[in-house]
Amino acid sequence: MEGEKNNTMSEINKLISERKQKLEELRKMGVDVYPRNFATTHAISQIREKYGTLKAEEKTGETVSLAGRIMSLRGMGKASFAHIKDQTGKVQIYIREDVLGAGNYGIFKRFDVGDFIGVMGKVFSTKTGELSIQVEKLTLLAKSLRPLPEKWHGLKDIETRYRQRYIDLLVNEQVKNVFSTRSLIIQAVRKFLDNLGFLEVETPMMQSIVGGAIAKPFLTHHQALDMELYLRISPELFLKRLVVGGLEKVYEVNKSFRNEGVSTRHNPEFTMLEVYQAYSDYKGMMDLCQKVILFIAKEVLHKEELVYQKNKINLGKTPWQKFSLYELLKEHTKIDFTNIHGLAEIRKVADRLDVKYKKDSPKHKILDHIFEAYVQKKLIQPTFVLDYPTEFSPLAKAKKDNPELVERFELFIGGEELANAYSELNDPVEQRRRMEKQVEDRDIGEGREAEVDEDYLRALEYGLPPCGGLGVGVDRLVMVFTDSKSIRDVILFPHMRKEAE
RNA sequence: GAGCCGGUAGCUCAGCUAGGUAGAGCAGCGGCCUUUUAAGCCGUUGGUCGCGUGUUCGAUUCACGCCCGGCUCACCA
Repeated sequence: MEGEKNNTMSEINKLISERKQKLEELRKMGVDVYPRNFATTHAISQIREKYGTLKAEEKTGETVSLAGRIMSLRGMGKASFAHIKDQTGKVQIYIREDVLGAGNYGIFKRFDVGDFIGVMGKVFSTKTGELSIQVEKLTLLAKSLRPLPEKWHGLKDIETRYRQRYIDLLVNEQVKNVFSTRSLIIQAVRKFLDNLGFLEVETPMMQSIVGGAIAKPFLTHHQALDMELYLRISPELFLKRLVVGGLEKVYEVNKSFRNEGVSTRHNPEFTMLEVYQAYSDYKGMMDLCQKVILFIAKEVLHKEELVYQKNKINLGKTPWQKFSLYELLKEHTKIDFTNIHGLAEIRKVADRLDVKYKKDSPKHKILDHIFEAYVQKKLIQPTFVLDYPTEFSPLAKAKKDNPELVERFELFIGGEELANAYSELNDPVEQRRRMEKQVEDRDIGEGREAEVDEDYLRALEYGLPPCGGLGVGVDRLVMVFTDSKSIRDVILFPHMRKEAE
């Protein structure tokens, strides 16, 4: 029964069954089709560095061994060329029957594009000047059963690229660059903060109370404890608890999860950097924010200019420009919002500006919609936006001279919101008042009610020193640094619905 | 969640306007070929045309529903 089933499966696709047949033939010829290991002397890039200057038809006496995946095959009877690829690059190999012997050449004839092989041979340059390996010994390292996408057009189908990222990485060279850049950016962040004495920490992703942002959470369940938990929407409240505990400079780079719609700039799980520094404030965070991004530019791009979606962005012109929210709104809508107070009034303005809002949207939300529609996309050069309304920022400290505004900024680059920071509210009485108010009209979905985080308030009662906090959307930062239009292009395995059977 | 666009061979794409049992290139397979590189030349296999229902003598093509994806919008960062 099992055998029959497998047999039908293998006949689904002729190309796969042909490869399986070659695999069986190789086994019969005594070849281990999935051997244990292979010792190499060089990565392909090292061969290129060492011998890149060979002249056409020049031969070296040096024998090298390397391993990689066959990416192309060109057979010409008793000789063949192929390209093999490892993580560092590609190199051509040249295989001759008279060197290998008829038996081994017969084994090679059963290799396919996609197979992993080990190669031992001498480095030389062909008459067209291509660096190549004259193969003396070939070892199959793993047989591939599925055909790779075609060499010329490659893999274009977006759905397949995201679902089968392993193939995308293999055949679309730029994709690997995006993700190595992502890795370099995160490394640079750590290097920068570690050097300043920040401590990297990890706080719970499974939380029993939702806090630190206003998004809807994912709900999950702990079986043994029979307890409901949320996946965190932000690490903020835990990081500030650590500052209460005397960890004066902490940061975390990790995932948060928000149960909202997906789009080119939203993935349900995304990576945030959050930084907290005792005795600092939003101005200190502004300085830190600018410095860390410039450090990334230096480490990753080795320059201070970049291009994002055809816009030239100059990070080097410091300090980055600062505008108040109301200044920018006035400039782009010709309306002075400092004089607009009531909900009815701001609705009228939104209607006039043709900005849509929901019936139950509060005033600050409508203001934000207007900002997004009229201002945000124009903030191409690095711009700090200041002076957000207090009702919009429940965890931020109010300005000394104006309790309606908070000490907060958001950073925009290339029209994307990249960072958000404020002077942390550390007055436990005021924080309780704001949290209680927020909890009232908050919908967290799944029929659950929002709760005040009593332990967080207790921590504040013990005393949180003056503190600056900064959050950076790492995925969006990577988008800007790699000129990627969609967040899915900077996340290895972006969220997808389940594939149809 | 709404609107628009898309899903045809392993990959990249035609065909659908005007219904008549599906085509190319590459890959594969067989043959020739010992410096090719989108190798070449000759021959050739390969498709539940995303899934389902309806209309029709007949549906890849028309209609409706569903699934998956993209873009825009909404929610959000």
